[in-house]
Amino acid sequence: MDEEGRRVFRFFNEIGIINQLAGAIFAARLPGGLHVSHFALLNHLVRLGDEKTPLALASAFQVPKTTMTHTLAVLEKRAAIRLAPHPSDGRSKIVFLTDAGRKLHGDAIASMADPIRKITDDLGDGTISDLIPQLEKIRAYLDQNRGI
Amino acid sequence: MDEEGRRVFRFFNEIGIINQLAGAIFAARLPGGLHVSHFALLNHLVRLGDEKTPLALASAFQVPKTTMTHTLAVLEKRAAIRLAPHPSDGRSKIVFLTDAGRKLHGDAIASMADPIRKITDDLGDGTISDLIPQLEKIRAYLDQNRGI
DNA sequence: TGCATCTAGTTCGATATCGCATTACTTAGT
DNA sequence: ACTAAGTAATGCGATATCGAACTAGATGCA
Repeated sequence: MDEEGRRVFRFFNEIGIINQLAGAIFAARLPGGLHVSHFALLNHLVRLGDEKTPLALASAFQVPKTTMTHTLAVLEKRAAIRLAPHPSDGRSKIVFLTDAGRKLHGDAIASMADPIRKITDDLGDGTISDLIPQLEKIRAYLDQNRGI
Repeated sequence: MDEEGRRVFRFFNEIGIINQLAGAIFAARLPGGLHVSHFALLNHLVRLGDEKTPLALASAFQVPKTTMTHTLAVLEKRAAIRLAPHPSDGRSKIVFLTDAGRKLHGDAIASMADPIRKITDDLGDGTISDLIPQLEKIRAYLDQNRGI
């Protein structure tokens, strides 16, 4: 691996550590024993719309179908989502957000406001948000090159 | 949450997605059923030196002691590390890398060379590595503010 | 020294993740 | 229409993660 290769490797290493540290911060504040993966799914449904199939969600999160089955089962048990039969494909289902699910998502967002504010205050505006465009580019590239 | 807060939140979201996508790419290539967490530990020991205590490693990775106990047990079973009693503290242990462990790490690194090269080629030098300094700064901040 | 307190690591039980195989349904080809 | 191949979801078993409780050894203080 050449010099630039080692830097790229280092980049993913930093990404992993930041993800771990940030995950620990947020996980500790999520309401009602909500797991990060559960929140991530709620967030996806709120931001990008519900009425998705389980397989589409598994693909979006790059997790096996079985993992998504499990996550959906947990959120359904908490009444945060509702699973309805797919109207035109008897094998499939459609995931709907419930009002309780939207509220749970709102509560989770609110619970993160404090640490987010502190991070913003400490690091200064822009330190973090200036990086978003490049990260989006990298994320989009990786997303479009999954079999890599 | 204000505008900058939402951007910071978005940043961590992008970090999480990139981590997930990159993790999937690397996990698929790790030799001998090696798990990402196992590789991460080997990488830490190779890069920053072995002869650490389990607790120090758990702290470095921000994982519970129990998780580290498990990870170390797996790597010890594979003879990638060796656990010796701590010379001055009877409660503790010292983790040593074995030759097999160093080789396993080398094999893992080699297995990632191809995707790393493709990513570098496709995105162009600097697209990724230019971000490292800022990410280091953010990582260091989060590392020093764990109880946040 | 003696004892209360603290600390490193493990055990145990619960949940999350994931690969493999199965079931139910759809689609394609004849 | 019938059958083969493909696809969506699930059941099951194995491993990873993690919190609570426990054990053994270290430390602080009278």
